[in-house]
Parts: sequence; C-alpha cells; structure tokens
Amino acid sequence: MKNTGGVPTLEMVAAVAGVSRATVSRVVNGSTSVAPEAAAAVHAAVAELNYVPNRVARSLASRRTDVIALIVPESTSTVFADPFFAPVVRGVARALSDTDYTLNLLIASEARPEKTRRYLLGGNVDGALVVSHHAEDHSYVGLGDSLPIVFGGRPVNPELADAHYVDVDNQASARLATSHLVDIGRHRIAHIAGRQDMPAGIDRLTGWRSVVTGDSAPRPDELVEFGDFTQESGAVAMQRLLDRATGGPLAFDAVFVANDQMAAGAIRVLHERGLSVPGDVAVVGYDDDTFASTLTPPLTTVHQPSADLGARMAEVLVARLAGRNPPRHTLIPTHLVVRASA
Amino acid sequence: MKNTGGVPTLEMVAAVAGVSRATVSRVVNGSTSVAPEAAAAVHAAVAELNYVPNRVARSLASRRTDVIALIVPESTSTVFADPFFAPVVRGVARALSDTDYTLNLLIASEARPEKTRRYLLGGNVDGALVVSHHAEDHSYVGLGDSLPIVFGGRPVNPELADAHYVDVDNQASARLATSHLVDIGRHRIAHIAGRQDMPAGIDRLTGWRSVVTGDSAPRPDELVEFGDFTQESGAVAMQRLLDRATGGPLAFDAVFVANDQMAAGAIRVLHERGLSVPGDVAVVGYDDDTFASTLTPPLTTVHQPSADLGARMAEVLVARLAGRNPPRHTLIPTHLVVRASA
DNA sequence: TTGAAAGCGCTAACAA
DNA sequence: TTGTTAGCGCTTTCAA
Repeated sequence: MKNTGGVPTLEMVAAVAGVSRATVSRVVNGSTSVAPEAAAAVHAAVAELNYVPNRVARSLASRRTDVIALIVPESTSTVFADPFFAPVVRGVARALSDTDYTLNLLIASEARPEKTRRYLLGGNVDGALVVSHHAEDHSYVGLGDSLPIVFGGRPVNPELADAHYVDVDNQASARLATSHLVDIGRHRIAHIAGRQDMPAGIDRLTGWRSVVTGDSAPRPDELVEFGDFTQESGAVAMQRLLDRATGGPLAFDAVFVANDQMAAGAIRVLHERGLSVPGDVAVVGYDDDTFASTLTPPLTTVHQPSADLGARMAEVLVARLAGRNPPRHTLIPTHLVVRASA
Repeated sequence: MKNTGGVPTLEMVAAVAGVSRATVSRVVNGSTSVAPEAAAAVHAAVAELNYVPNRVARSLASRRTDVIALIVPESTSTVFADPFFAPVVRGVARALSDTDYTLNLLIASEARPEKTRRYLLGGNVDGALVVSHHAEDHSYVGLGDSLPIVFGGRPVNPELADAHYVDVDNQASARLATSHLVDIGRHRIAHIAGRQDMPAGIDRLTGWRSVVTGDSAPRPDELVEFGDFTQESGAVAMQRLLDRATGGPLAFDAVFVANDQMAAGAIRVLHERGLSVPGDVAVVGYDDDTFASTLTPPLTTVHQPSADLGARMAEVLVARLAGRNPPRHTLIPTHLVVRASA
C-alpha cells in the first residue's frame, strides 16, 4: 500500500530533487553537511510539491513528539473559575508559538490521577507544565525523574523541593503593596490573608508582616484575619477585623488584602458599616483582576503577571528540552497599579 | 536497533500472551473476532507488563491522530484579554476528557495565516475547533473541505455559510433581556449596541429591536448608540444617549447594553450625571462577567454559557469524526441573572 | 479466528 | 558529503 498522489512525502521530494531520502531529511532538518547544490535542489522540490513534513512519522522515528503538555487540575477548571488561569495559558501558547512545540492542554482528573500519569509517561509528550494550586496534590511526585516538568507556582510539597518552578515573587509583591500604604501615610495596616496551604497565601502574609513589624515572626495581637480567597470570606474577615474595635476607635486605617476577590468583599462590608474607602480605610488588593477597575472605588492592587508566568514556564521547559540548564527557580517581579482605593 | 527493556511494546505483549502482534492489536482495539481465551491471555499480559499503546505509532499506521486543535486568533489572546475565552477552553477540555481525543491549543498568528493552515493540513490533527470573532478573517475558507471544522460563534463570512457552528442564541437572549425590562414596567427602553461586524453585536441589536418596535426594521429615531464592547465605549454611548434629551426629560427609563463591559461604563456615567440605577434608569447587561456581581448596583445580565459552548463544539466535532451527522447549527439557550440593576 | 507480512513517513547509524 | 539500510511501534490487508 504505497502512498500515491495526495500529500507529498519525503520520498517524493527525493525523487524530484534527484537525491536520497536521507539527504532530503538532512536539508529539511537544517543539517550543515549538505552540498549547496543538493540543498538547492531539495528546496526547489519542496516548494514545487508544497511538501510539509509529517510530524507523526518524525516523532515515531526520532522518539520526540514536539509536544508539551500543560496540566491543569480539574478543580481549577471547574469549581474555581480561576481568572488566573486563562492568561497563563495564553502566555504559554504565545511563548510556544515561536518554537516548534505544540501545546497539549490536559485537564487532570483528580478522581483518577493515574490516567494523567500514564498519558505523560506514555511517550505522548516531551515535557510538562503543571499549574499547581494544591498543597495536597502528590500526583507529580517522582514524575519529574522520567519527564522534564516545570511548575507554575512553587510546589509546597517538600518532595518537590528541588523541582523547577516559575513563580511570582509574592513576598516582594506584598511588601510593595504594604509599603505603598506606608508611603501614603497610613500607620495601622491590617491584613486579610488567604489560604495558608498555598504559597500565595503564606508568602503574601509574610511580606505584609515584614513591613509592618519589621521581622517575620507572628505576634499574638497582630491585625490579621484569614480568608480562603473567596469574596464572601473577605467580607467575613473584614467584619471580624472591625469587630475587634467594638466601642473604641477603629484599630486600623488601611488593609492589604491577599486577593481582589476578598478585597471586593471587604470593601462591601466597609461601605455597609458606613466607612469610606480610602478615607477611613485605604485598601490594596492583589491580582489586578478584570473587575478591579470597576469596583467603587477602583481598586489599587498588585498586578499579577500571569501571562508572563506562563511564558516563562514555557521558556524554562524549552530550555531544559534543548539541553540547556536554566535556573531551577525563576521569580517574576510585579508592579502596583495605583487606582483610587489607596 | 531493537527495543529492549524500557517501555513495553505490543510485540512484547504478544510474546508473553503467546499470540501474534495482530491479535494483540485486535484485543487492544476491541475487535470482536478474537477467541475469548486469546483475549484473556492478552489482557493478562497487558496487565502484567503494564502496557500502554504508543499513540504516535498508532497514528502513523492508522493515519489518525486523536488530536483536536482549538484555534484561537492571536488578537483574542493578546489585545482582548477576552474573559469569554477561558470558559470555552475549559468546556472543550472537559468534553474531550471523556474521549480519547487530546486537545491542541493553537494560537493562530494573524500575521502569517499559512502557518496555521499548513499545520492543520499537515496531518497533525483530525479536526479543528475555531473560536472566531472576526468578520474579516478569511483564513479558514476552504479549509473545511479537507478537515472537519466546527466554529464557535456563527461565522459572518458568507463563504462559510454552510459551516458547522455552535452559537449562543443571541437574538433570543436579547429578547429575554429586553422583555425583562418590559416586565418590570419600563416603557422607553434604549440599547447600547456592540460592534456591528460581529454576529454578537448584530443579533443582540436585532433581538432588542424586535421587542421594542415589534418588527426588525430600524427606525431613524430609535434609541440606539453604538460601542465596540469596551468599557470606555459604553460610557461614551451613554453620554450620547443622555445628550439626546438636553433640557427635556429623560428619553428613556431603561437600557439594554450589549455586554457587561459597556454596561459598567454606562452605569458609571449615569452615576456621574446624578442618575440612579435602577431608579431612573434600569440596566441589563450581557455576558455575566465575573465582575457583574461586584458592580454598584450588582448587574442584572444575561448569563453567557461559554463553557457549554465549548463543550458543545467539542461534541459536535467528535460526532462528525465518528461519522455521525450532527446538525450543522447548534444554538445554546441562555438565562437571565436578575440582580439589582433591573 | 488467526498470523504473516507489508507498510505508515521519517530518522539515524553506518559505510562508502 | 552522500546513499543504504534498518528500524520506530502499530495497523491492516490477505491468505490460511
């Protein structure tokens, strides 16, 4: 069953160019050791036939796939309609569009992690990008030995301690936000912290603390309440913060909130209690979500460079696949978007 | 260079099971014409060796790839940080996770459309999903003859008239929104329309008009202003709408805005002019963006079932690939989310 | 129902 | 620098 007509093959190119298939292969793959005239003949034949190499055949022979998987935990994609996710994908896709790699988006079913594992180990991809949000997820432990993996966000799992990852510098960002509040003259700066089982929650708390107290040790009376990154939890946290000062004067004149969702909830409660923003309480959020500018007042917040994160993840993985040795940890800087809330 | 050790191959399974490679292949692919005992032996061998078929080899031999491409125009992924996009991808990925297909995310460079074209025609994918936003884009004309394609959103290009597409029923949705305004007792209902080079903009205008005027013919004095789906354009449109009644009483008591971004801008202007929402003007948006509930007042809006759209696109394409004959056009219903703005 | 054998289109020693 | 020649791991006639 020979290929006749239809899609041109390397063999047909060889015939037209009057050289062997091996030579065509060399030319197509940019090998140097080919006579100029032979190369020219091949190029002409390629153009004439409109030849496009078949990636599948190439993969089978070369044992490379030119495919990179981007793995997203199912919970991120369903329960959390996480606004962080889309820009990451875009960043990855954009970075990859300059290369020969193709992006495979994989929703990892947490119900049966072996499916993902087997897929990754089944020779379908050259490497993987994991957007990890969950501390508890152990699915990828050990996988890194067989397949190059780059994590988005520092994995908290200690067994993954030496993994490659790209992360936003959450601590520095939190310091940036808190310092801004100091700069505009606020003296009692509270914090609404996020989940403490994720680096984002932990590091932002630490960053805030280092500016407020000068060191990183927690104090029993510090102005912190904890939420879980949802808007409702931000509202509840603000209520608790306000309730600390029942009767007396307000204990704080500013608050750094670990994400914009919670900040939205906090501002709502502030308004309900008749307090003005930023008059009574200045508010700085984190993420620069799309809705941040539509809040009343527009929210001052730390811009989350999600697309950059995705792009850097891709670059690091590509570098590893190319045999280069990129740094294990890449931290991406952020900047503050100053609007009206602080 | 024979494969020794490492990943188990079909040949190794055949050896262990004591049958030929062809029989193993039949069992693995669920062929019926295999003796029960032979099948059992194969299954045992598969389990023992922890065999996973190599998709690349399978593709080469079968000329199928089990890959579906999701193509996103570059402009969507960069300029517009389109919140519509992420749920679509999620919907597609989720629908595909129940199948053997794998998702290939492709950013289509608009600068050189041949790259995408060649990729699609290069035997890399079995079919493609195109999230099309742009009327001007002719890249995919003719492609549908060589490769099954399903569009997300009705292509406005007339040459694509007989293409398969899945779309939200924009007209019905606009009628839903406008009728709601009628139901709450509003009589003069204005419209801030979106870009008229996209079906979403056109159809929402038509839907509004059919409720307001009873037919679909535009009238010279109708209460419409046009925006381009950005927040700023919504603000400008509202200003123009308000300026129509300089001196006199307000010409309208409600407005249906073609998307939430523009609605946010419109509400801002309303507030700036000292008008209350919904007291003076009731507002209904479209999309149910994440920020819709954080606006002041929380926005009543048409929920855009983007994830469903993605899922249905995938289902239709899979159906086509399976040789079934799904309807060319699929319209997805929407529902209204009633909050405080109307 | 089964196995033998010929590919699928390409890469990669190896020898020339 | 070039061509020859084995494969890569699987599917799929074809004949038995």
